[in-house]
Amino acid sequence: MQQVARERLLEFGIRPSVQRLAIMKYLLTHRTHPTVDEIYNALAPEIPTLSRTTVYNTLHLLYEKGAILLISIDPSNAHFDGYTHPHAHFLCTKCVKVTDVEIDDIGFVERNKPRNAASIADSELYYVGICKDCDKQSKTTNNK
Amino acid sequence: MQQVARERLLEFGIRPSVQRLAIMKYLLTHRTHPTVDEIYNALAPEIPTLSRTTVYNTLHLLYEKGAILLISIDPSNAHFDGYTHPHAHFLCTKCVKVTDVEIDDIGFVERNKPRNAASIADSELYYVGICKDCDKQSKTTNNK
DNA sequence: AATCATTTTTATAACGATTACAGATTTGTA
DNA sequence: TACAAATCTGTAATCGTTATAAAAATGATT
Repeated sequence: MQQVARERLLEFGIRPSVQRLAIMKYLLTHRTHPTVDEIYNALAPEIPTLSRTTVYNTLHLLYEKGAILLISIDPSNAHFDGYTHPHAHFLCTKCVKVTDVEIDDIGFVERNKPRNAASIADSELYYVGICKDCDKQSKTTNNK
Repeated sequence: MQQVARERLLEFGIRPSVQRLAIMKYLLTHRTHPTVDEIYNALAPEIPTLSRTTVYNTLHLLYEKGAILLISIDPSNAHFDGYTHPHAHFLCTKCVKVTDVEIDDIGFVERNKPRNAASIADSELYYVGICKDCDKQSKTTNNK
């Protein structure tokens, strides 16, 4: 997986430093759409000198180069995704988790591109609601 | 239009105060997907006592009740939309303007709802890129 | 109309995610 | 080894948003 991460970086013209490799690898092995803090907290133990700023800078760089996705679904935290194949996302506002939504005909998004666009850098389809797990819990525990 | 704004508020169970009416009316008459500050600056002259906090509170209330849309397309500013019929959005990263994108088969979004969702409160399809106007300008002026 | 409870608005302070910055460190090259 | 460029780091600053508590407005009751 280390090798896959390295290749991904090189593929998008990004020089593979220790920090960049670790962040890219983390995104490839965790399909949880982590936030900056989640990534920082996960990697800090293995890279003790790691700075939060580096995580910000690196994620920004990876996104700019097209190596990862930035998901703006959650107004209070940016989420990131190393799985770049076209798909949609779902945010549960109870557990604040982002999950993947497979789309049968993702070409739909391509076909509906805005007419006044000269170029499209990114597109995103997302849903916001309550997931079944949270819904079930709220019913069994009689919470409001 | 004042009357339309009033009816929209009542329709969603919101008591029509002066401030709420003005904000609702502004969103109905300006299809520009304004930010909090744009709305505040536009209404402050006619409502001198208006507080920015009231704009935040009101927009939050209107969104919670379903009377308006919240667009998370721009990570640095929340945008709002009084046009609640299903449609998509396009953010030009040069001029930082959000425009509407008409979708021929918006039922697509409904059909692809996440399987693990108990309920969906909101969904959004958006595009990010460069609009034709900005693209043209950057070419004629030889800017990079 | 006066009183009182409730709702709404306001101003200020606090919060927190992100960015700016400048110095330190690492890397690549000669 | 020496040097320039790239990268990383820690701190401070920024800025959109939220929390809070007091002030004002509203509505109901007498």
